Amino acid sequence: MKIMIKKIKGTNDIVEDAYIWEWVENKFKNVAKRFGFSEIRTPIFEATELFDRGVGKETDIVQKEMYTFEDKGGRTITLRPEGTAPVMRAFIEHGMTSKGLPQKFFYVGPMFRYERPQAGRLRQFHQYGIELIGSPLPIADVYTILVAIESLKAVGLENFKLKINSTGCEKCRPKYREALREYYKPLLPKLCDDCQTRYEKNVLRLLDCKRDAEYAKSAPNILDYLCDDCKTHFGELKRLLDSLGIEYEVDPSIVRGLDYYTRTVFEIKYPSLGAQDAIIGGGRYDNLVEELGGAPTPSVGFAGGMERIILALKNEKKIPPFRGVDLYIVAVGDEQRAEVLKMAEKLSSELKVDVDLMGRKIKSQFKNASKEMARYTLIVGEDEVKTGLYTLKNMSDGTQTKLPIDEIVKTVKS
RNA sequence: GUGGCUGUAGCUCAACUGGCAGAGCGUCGGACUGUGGAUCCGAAUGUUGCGGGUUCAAGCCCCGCCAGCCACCCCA
Repeated sequence: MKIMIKKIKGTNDIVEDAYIWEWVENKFKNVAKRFGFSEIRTPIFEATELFDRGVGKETDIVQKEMYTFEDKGGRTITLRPEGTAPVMRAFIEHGMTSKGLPQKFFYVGPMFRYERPQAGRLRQFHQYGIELIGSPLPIADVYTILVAIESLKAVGLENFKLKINSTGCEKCRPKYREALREYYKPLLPKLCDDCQTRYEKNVLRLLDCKRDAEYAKSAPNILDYLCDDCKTHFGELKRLLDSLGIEYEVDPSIVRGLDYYTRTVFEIKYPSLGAQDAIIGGGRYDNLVEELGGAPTPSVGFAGGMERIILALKNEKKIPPFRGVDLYIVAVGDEQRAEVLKMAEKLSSELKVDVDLMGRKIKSQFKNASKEMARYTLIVGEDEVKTGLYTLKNMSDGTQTKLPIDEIVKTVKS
């Protein structure tokens, strides 16, 4: 026996669930299209520099989670760890500003992060998301949040919670950072090791440490430090959400781990998933395009985790049952095999069909049809070939009728 | 990257204080030679995750590795 080759840690083969993925993806794509977004497909690898600059050198993603390698031409390549930076790179590269703003894109595809896998967290995982490029207005934030929520509703998900926050802009954030530093300074000796380094590297993250959550409660609130423009923006965002009847909770502790966020950040959580309970994350990134070498282009977007959403759907038992082929064509004897093939060729233009390819006897063909969840079987025997009247059997109630070939499609489709 | 738990047939799991690797489900076939999802009968399938060690003897004990789960970290 040859040595077994197994899948790479943190990757998954999607087999029985493939139809669920197809179903979920189609729902999402349709929602995005209904809100005027069009698809963009970017490469799954990019120049490493894109993520260094886009996502931020100080982030965990860039510091320890990227799949980076050198290709044969000596270029430094990274498998994309997230979808926004590549979309913005494409936006700039194709001079899309000249096509008029805003530009609205959606995407679905694999992302890669080198992390310790666990339920709801993989090294190759899949995200769908949208980017609304070019509008600085709160209405764009709300539109984005609306699409996020509609996408979850479209697959029937219910028990999720929207949390929003504002992280301010380059004007107000430094003041807030300073205030946080001051607040935490005397507490520093009591903080956990991670928080010691966070204090130096990124004070904002002290807020979502679970061990030192106590201190975070009475820490200064970002919302008290927002500049007038950010305050107005956040107020308008809330007002619009209210007018749409979208429920939310303002949670000053959500500080997204990507450096490019400005002002609005939001998260949709599905609490019963356990530690990995964020199913959608997003926000505004007003400086990213500029950071990547384009003209200032304020934008907003979100990304949702396919694996996590499917876990949530399984939890709510909201997944439609598997549908097999419409018609399984049964050969009564080996003499009818050729006829069955001909029927399959003809009927497959209108219906999903299947036939036995294992030389099974009639009884086993029925068993097989049943196992594959075929809705109907079509029996092709000596009589049928002679008379041109085929026996159509409804597999859910067992009833049979004799029909000429052109009636079969009609009956099965009805 | 850190800590804890786990790994036996395709799946779920048995196998005493080390002593011949088993069951159910599923698969395939038959009972029923033109009819499935019920029942009964039969059959096939394992280097016990991988590699080493201790022992007369290891699925079980020890070490290393790999993988999965859980928590941390972080995030979708």
